[in-house]
Amino acid sequence: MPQSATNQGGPAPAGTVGAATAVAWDGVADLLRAGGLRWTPQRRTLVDVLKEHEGHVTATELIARCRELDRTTTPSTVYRTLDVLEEFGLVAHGHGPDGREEYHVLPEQVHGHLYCSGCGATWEIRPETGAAIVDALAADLGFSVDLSHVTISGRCRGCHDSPTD
Amino acid sequence: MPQSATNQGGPAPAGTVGAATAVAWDGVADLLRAGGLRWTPQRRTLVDVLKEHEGHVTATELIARCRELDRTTTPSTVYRTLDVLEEFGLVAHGHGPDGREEYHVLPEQVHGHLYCSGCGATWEIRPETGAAIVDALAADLGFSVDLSHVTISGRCRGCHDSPTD
DNA sequence: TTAAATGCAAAGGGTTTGCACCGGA
DNA sequence: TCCGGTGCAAACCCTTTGCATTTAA
Repeated sequence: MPQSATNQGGPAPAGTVGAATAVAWDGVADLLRAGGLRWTPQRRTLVDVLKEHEGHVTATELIARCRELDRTTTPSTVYRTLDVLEEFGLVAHGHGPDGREEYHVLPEQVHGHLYCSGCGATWEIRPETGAAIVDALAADLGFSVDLSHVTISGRCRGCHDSPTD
Repeated sequence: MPQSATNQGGPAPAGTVGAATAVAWDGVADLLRAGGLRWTPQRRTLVDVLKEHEGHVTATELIARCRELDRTTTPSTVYRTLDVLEEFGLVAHGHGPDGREEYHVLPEQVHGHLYCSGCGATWEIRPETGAAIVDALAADLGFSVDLSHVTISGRCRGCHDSPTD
């Protein structure tokens, strides 16, 4: 678990993860190796599959696709590799409408905004959260959300208890 | 399974479900009976628990809480009762950040809108979908979304393939 | 009385983990 | 050589289902 490439707490990942996104999939092998990890045939297969799914996919779909390319693919390896890729910011996982694990490939830095009607402040919607919104609406009416145009109003944590409406 | 109180296909449930929401929990017993269903001690226990959670809860939490009030509570009964309540629009289920079943108590009829930048049409965001958005943002920054003020732009299913942007 | 509801227990599906062996670097 | 990865299988968690029994209406 290379903590160097992990970003959990902060609002918006930028430097490290951004660089990884820049080299996209072409540099995955080197990226992993740079972190002391290894580039294996199984991981290559998964990345090949991920290349095909620029949007979002369920773990089950990924496993099935991998099996088409390599019949010896096992679920555990896929899940473990996805964990690794997630630590490098190459995928992000959430949950679809049916509750299954859903992975977002190469999460874009495009994000929506939150506007607090209490204090007027704005926040960025984190990629994973934005993806959840996109998914919810895609499942609803097959609607393709333009995340960059999304601004949702409401009340931030701080203003939540003070109804200065 | 009383189809009379179920609304699945249409855009926005109104009459039937709205009436149910109006009487809130006070009329659940009669509401069920009116549908040919029965009011049992187990259902009463669950409703008592639901009264405490005006927001959203996981099925597991509900089961645990029910057990505190009635040690003989069994998961299957809770799940089945939740299904029934959902048919009456008293709860709506989705999935939380961890992928577990999450139930939204007394889902409001307040809803957001979708705007298609392709054809200019608008749609209502269904309650369950809106709930998913609310949850996602609550999990993100503890942000309380004002669904009635939400309008998300993007492309509807029909305009999805014709990039007239 | 009668059909709905319960409780139990077992099945089910997706995800995770332990452990011995394999194989990149 | 060495430590990370893999594969297998069993474990897990939550949720669903079948069936005999109970019970609300």
